[in-house]
Amino acid sequence: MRWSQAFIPTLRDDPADSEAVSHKLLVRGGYVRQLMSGIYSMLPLGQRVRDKVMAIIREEMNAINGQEFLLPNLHPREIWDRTGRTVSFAEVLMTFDDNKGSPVVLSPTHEEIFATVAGELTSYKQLPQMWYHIQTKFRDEPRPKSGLLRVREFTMKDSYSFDIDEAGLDVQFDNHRNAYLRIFERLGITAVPVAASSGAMGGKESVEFMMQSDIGEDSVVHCANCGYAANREKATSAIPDVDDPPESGALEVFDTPGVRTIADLEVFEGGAVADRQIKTLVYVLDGEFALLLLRGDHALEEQKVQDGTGASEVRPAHEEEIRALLGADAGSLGAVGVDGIPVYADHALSGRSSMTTGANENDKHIRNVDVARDIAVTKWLDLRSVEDGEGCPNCGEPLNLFKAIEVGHIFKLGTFYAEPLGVNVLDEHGKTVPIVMGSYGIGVERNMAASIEANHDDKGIVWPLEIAPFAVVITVIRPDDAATMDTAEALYANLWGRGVEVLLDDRDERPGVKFNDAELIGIPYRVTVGPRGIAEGMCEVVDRRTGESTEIAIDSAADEIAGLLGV
RNA sequence: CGGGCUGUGGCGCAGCUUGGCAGCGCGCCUGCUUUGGGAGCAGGAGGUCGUCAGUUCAAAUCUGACCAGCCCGACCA
Repeated sequence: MRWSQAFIPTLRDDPADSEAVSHKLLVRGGYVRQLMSGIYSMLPLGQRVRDKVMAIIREEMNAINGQEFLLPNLHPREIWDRTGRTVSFAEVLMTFDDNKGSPVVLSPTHEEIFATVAGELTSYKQLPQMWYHIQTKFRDEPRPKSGLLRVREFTMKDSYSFDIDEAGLDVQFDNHRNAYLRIFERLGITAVPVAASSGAMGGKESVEFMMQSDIGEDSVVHCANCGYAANREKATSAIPDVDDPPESGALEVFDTPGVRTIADLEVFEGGAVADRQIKTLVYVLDGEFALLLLRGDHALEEQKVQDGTGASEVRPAHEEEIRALLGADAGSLGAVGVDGIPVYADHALSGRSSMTTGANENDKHIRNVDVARDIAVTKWLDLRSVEDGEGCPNCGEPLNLFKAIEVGHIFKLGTFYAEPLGVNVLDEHGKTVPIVMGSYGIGVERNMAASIEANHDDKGIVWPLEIAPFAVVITVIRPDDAATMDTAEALYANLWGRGVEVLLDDRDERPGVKFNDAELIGIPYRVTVGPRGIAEGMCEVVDRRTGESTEIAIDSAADEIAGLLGV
């Protein structure tokens, strides 16, 4: 491609509405343009990279016996009703009626449709199968952000495995885990597999691939010693026990005027330190009230409420609801003597005595609470959010807490979809059994952006060679000089002849403009051809990543560059 | 959905307080000079000032409604 004829609209200034580095560079480098919130056009450079990312994914999927499909994006809503996901995906599901008045959805993912096709599987002899496609997804995210990292229309490779039993699923799951790690390596992304919550996908076990980044939206805990890693939504930790007096005295209500918070009660005369208080939260779980109890110094992890209780809709109760339910305001709540409302308590409260909590009367608290004696706990759950530096649940060493971008997610679905959709086969005993499924997702554009987050410097993008839109840019210093241009053209033709993707910067621009643009868009190798070098029979090759510059003879330039690229 | 901010040429912004010719930098076009790290001079093109309504002799500027975008939170594979 000749740059003079290419549409590469680079910008000198950062766009005003971007924060994330990858967003700024994708826009400035002429890779993408925004059409509306969370919806982007891929410009030619962006499309080239997208293609390469997809090619890598396709290769790795084919290598683990994947068969490529292309499933539709417009689905009858009825099939989503059957798996209950019209409800669990409600907020992000784009749905409307077609012209005949039939309800349809724009697909946010394809479990239902792949499972439907899998209905044609009839015998265990046909299993295992591994199917995938690379397709557009629509998710009406309430808050798109950070350029391509969180959007409403995007491309995802999603694969689905079909097995006769859990053992087969385990094999496919492992295959994917390994394939994903190879993909991320090729994309220049360091991703850690972590245990995660399955959320709205259904199923049991899931593993997310996390790339550490300050702009990430997830929090991950990781143990450098033993390798334990988990999403904070699911992570646990070892924390030291608190010493309580051996026995609680009699319950005692006492006045606490103006005390509304854990911190207030800590400094209040006759109060209690945070880890000897019980924090009582009122939540609404699928429309029903529930009390959540935590140690005073612990924070609630909402996803754990969902996972532990099976509720799909979880929200804090409103002020008025709390007052009507318990007769007091948040800050004076407690579970002592409460019945008729489910009480979910965090494990850290188990066996605790002489605790202090609210009395369900404003300005009053209760001391000497013995959890086992005084509170009717419906169910003990892990509800607590892990904090940085707490002990690893496996080895006890301090945990690291960091922010991360979710670059891939794989799920063991089990029979979550097969059962409601009736996807069964006959097993070797002639018995009808549901197929055991897995699903495995990786976002194409999100990974493009993540790769930039991980591979850039103050001048621009530093693409890994394998996904760069071009491998080489030939920067012609004086395109109006015939000898220079002829030399550049010859090198350009030679490299293309070897299958090297080359961009020829033949624009009538100052050298500085060309160098800066080449660095901004992140081409791995720049070859500078100018009259000064030609006079000595030399040209210059610069490595984008290291900045290292090498003078090479023009006569052997094509060979040397091909050698650098390994072609 | 709650809170904050912003919509003025392709990009970045000023002008709005106090209503009165729509501006600046970059980019773009033409010409000349220049050319190994974002050139100089000269000439030029390009904007229903987010939309609609209102106030006014007069609205980018004041008022209202709406729309869009960004940030924080909620939410989220």
